[in-house]
Amino acid sequence: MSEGTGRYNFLEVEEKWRKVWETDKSFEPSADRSLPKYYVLEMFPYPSGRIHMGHVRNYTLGDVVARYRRARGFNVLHPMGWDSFGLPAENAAIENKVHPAKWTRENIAAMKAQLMTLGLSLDWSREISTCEPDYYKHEQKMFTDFMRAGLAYRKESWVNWDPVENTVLANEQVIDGRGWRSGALVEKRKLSQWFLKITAFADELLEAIESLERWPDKVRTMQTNWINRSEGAHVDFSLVGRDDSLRVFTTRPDTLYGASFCALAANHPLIAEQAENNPDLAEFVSECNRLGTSEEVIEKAEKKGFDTGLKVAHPLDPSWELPVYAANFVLMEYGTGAVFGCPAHDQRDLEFARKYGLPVTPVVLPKGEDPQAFDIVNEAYVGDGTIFNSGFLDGLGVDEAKSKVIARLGELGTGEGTVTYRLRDWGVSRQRYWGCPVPVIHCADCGAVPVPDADLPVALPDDVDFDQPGNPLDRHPTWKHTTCPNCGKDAVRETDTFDTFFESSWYFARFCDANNPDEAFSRDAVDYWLPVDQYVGGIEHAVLHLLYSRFFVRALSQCGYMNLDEPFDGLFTQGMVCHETYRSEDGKWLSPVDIDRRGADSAFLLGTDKPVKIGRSEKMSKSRKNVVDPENIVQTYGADTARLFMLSDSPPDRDLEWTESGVEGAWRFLNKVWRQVQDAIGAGLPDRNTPLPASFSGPADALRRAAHKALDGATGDLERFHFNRAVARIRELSNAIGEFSPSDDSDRWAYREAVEHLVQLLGPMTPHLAEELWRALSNDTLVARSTWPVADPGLVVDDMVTLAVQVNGKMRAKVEVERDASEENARSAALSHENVQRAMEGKEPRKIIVVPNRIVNIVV
RNA sequence: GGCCCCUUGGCGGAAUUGGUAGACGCAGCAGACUUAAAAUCUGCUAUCGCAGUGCGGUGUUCCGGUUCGAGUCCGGAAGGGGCCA
Repeated sequence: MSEGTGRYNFLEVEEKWRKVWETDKSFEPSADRSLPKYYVLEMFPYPSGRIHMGHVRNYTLGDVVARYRRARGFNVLHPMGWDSFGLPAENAAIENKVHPAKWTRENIAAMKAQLMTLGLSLDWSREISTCEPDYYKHEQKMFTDFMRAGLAYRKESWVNWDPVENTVLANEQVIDGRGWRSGALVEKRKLSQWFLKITAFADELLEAIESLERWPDKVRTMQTNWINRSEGAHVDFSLVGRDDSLRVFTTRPDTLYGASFCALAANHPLIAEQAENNPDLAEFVSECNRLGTSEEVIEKAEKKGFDTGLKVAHPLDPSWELPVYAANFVLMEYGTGAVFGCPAHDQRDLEFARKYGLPVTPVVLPKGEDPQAFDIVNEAYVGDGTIFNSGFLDGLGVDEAKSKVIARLGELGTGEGTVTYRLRDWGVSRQRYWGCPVPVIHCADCGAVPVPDADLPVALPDDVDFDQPGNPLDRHPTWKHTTCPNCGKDAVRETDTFDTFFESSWYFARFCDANNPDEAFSRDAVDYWLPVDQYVGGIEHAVLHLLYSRFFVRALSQCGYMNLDEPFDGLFTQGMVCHETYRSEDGKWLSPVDIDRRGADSAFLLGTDKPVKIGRSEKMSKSRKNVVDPENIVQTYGADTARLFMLSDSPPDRDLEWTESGVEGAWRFLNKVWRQVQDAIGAGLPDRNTPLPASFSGPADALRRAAHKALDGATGDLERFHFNRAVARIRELSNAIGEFSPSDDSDRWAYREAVEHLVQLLGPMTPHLAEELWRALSNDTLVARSTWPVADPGLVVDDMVTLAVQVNGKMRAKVEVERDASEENARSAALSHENVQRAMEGKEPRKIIVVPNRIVNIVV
C-alpha cells in the first residue's frame, strides 16, 4: 500500500496482484467435470501489434462476466488466443522485408504484454495461435474429413479478382467495383476453387436461428436475411428450333402470363455457346465480367441486355414465343442463372422492358382497380391482388395462383416447385502465402487427393520471398513438388491457402483442449465445455464469422468430432469506442494528445493559442486520428480505472464516448473507495468472525439496507449485462458509506459489512483494487476465489413505502405507509393529506385506484 | 427503395417494463479546508411562475389516440443510425 501520498498507488498494487493470481493459477479451470461449467469467450484478436480501446472494452466486458460467474460457483473457462493468419503479415513482409512469421510472433508478444496489464482473468495456459502448425494441422485434418464426407468440393467458379493484390476478393471486399485495399478495378475470373457445402445446412441454419434466444435480434435478423430462403419454381422454356430447353428460377410463377422475355446471366452456358459465333455478344459478356460479382454493384449498375436472337416457347402456351437476352443483372450463382422477365410486376424487369421496347402486360390486379383501366407506367406493381389476363389463373389470389400454376407445370412436365437460398457455398481458397495450406495433392491420374493423416501437417515453407506479386507458394522452387499418396507418381501440392475465417470457425472448440497434440480436441472436453455460454464481440461479425462457426459445428458433428447444435448459446455484441474529432484551421485531423481542451466547447493546439475545431464523436480510427492509446491510459491511471470507465456510463451494447473527464471521474472514484476503506479500518472494525449483533442503531440499519440493496440490485444488473447500472449502484453504496460514522461496536459491524460488500461488488470490475482492499480488511483469501455474497431479503425491502398520490392523474402528494398496507389504509392515508384535500376542491371521489406499494389515484 | 432500431436536462445515461421522470456520473456554479494551488469535502443544478426551502404551471423530438394514469402501448410525421437492396 502506498505511504505518504495519501493516494492509491495503482502501479505497485496492480502488478502485485497480477503476480499473485499467476502464482495461484486463479484462472485455470478445474478438471472436475462434475462442476457446473461456464465458458466465457471474447472474439480473439488479430495480432496487429498493439491493443486498441475496442479490445479493452471487449475484454473488460468478458472479464466481468468471467469473474462474476467464478464467484457464483461456476467452473469458468476464459481463454485467449490469436487469429494470426491474414494479409497484414504479408503486406508487412512486402513493405518491411520481414518474414510474416517473425512479424506475427513479435506482434503477439507485444500485444500479449499489453493485454497482461489489464488484469484479465484469462487462462493463458490455453493460449493458441492459429498460424502455428500445431493448430492448423488439425484443421487440415478436418478439411480432408470434410472432403471424404462430401462437405468440401472443388469447382470452377467466377470470382472477384483484384489484379493488384493478385488475389480473390470476397464480395464484401469489393467496394464500388474496386478492391477494398488496392482500389484497383475488380475483374471477374474463373478459377478452380475449394468450397465448403454450407448450403447443405441452409434450412437447419435458418430454422435454428429461432432457438438462439440469447442472441441479439439484430444479428438473428441479419442471418435470416443472409440465408434468405425463397420458395418458388423451376420453369422450363423450350428453345425454339432446338431440342433442349432453358430452365429458369422464379419466386413469382403466378405472373407467368405476364412474361415478355427471358434473361440469362452473362456466364450462363447457353450464352457462352452463342458468344462463340457472335463477337458482339462476347464483348457484352466481358463487359459484364468487369462488373464483379457484388450484388450491390450489380443492382446499382444500369440494366443492360443483349438480344441473343434465340427464342423460347412459353411453357403454358407453346405457340407464344419470347426473346432470350443476356443480361447484366442476372447472377449465375443464384437460382439457375436464368429468369423470365415480367415487367409489370418487377421493377428491374420493367426498366429492362422499357429500354428494349418489350411488352408490359399486367397480370396482378390490385384491390379496387378496374381491370380495363389498370396500367403500369413507371412503377412495377409488386403487391398482392387478383390474377387477370392469365387464362386458367384468372380470379385467383397470388398464393393460390402460385400453387395452381406449379401443379399445372408439373402435369405438363415443364416445371416444378422448388426452394432456393441466397446463401451460397463458402469458397475457402485464397491465392496467398500466409494462411493454412489446403491439404490436397493434385495427381494427373488420381485427381485431387487429400493428404493422408500421417503426412499432416502440410507446413508452410519458411524460405519464401515477396519480391514479386502473386503467391510465393506457387513459385517456390521445391515445396509443391511431391508424389501422389495414391499411385506414387509425381504430383503437385495445392498452393492455395484457406480463408482465415476457417481458423476462427473452430477455435472456440480448440480452447476446450488447447494442448492436445494428437487431436483437435477430445470428445470429452468439448462435450463438457461447449457450447460457449457467453460470447462477446463486435457486431461486424454478425453474419460471416458467426454463420461459418454455426456451420462448422454441424459439419464437425456430422464427421464425428462432436455432437452439438450451436456453438454460442449467448451472444453479446458491444458498441464501438468513440471519441471527439479535432481539426486544425487548415482542416488537418489532430490527435487528442495534441489538444488543450479549455471549457465546454473550446480547444486549442497544445502549447499554443491556435484554435482547434471540435468535430462530432466518431469511432476511433487512425484516419481521423481520434485514437486514445490504452497503454497511455493504463500507465497514467491504471488498468482498473480504464476498466471502470469502460463499464460506467454507457450500456455495453451502445457506443461509448471516451472522454478524459470521464476517465478522471473513474480514477477519482477508485481513490475515494480506497480512502473509505482506509477510514473504515482506522475506525477499528470488528474481527471478521464477530457474530451478528442483536440490534442496530438507526443509521447502522440504514447502512445495512443500502449495502444489501446495492448487492441485490448490482447482482441483477450483472446478470443482465447492465454494467453501467451496476456501477451506479456501487457508487450509491459508496455514497452511503461516506455518510456513515460509527459510534459503537454494532455500528462498526455494519460498517465492515458495507465495506466488504463494496469491495466484493468491485471484484469483477476493478479486480486489482478489490484484492488490495480485501487483503487490507484482513481477509486471507482472494476476491478472485471468494464466493459472491447473498443479500438478506429482509434488508432489501423496506418496512415503509412511499406512495405517490395522484388526483385526476396529477401527482399531488407522497404518503408513507406500511409495506403491503391494505387498500383501505392506503386510501385513507392518501385522502387525509392536505395537498390532496386541496386538489380535490371539496369534490367527492368518483373512483380510487390503488396500486399496492406504488400509487393511489383519486378520480373526482 | 424495403425492413429494423433509436430520439429523455448543457452532456453520458436511469426509470422496478403502464404507476413518484431525470438514479449514478460528467460538466457548471457556490462554499469549506489551504498563505496559495492541487487534492478532498459540502451544497445547488430540467424549466417557468408566485416570492424563498413550499405551492403551482410546463416538460421525455412533434401531432393524434387508448387508459384512472403513457418516456413506456397504438397510429402518423420529422430527424438520426443499422442491415438488405
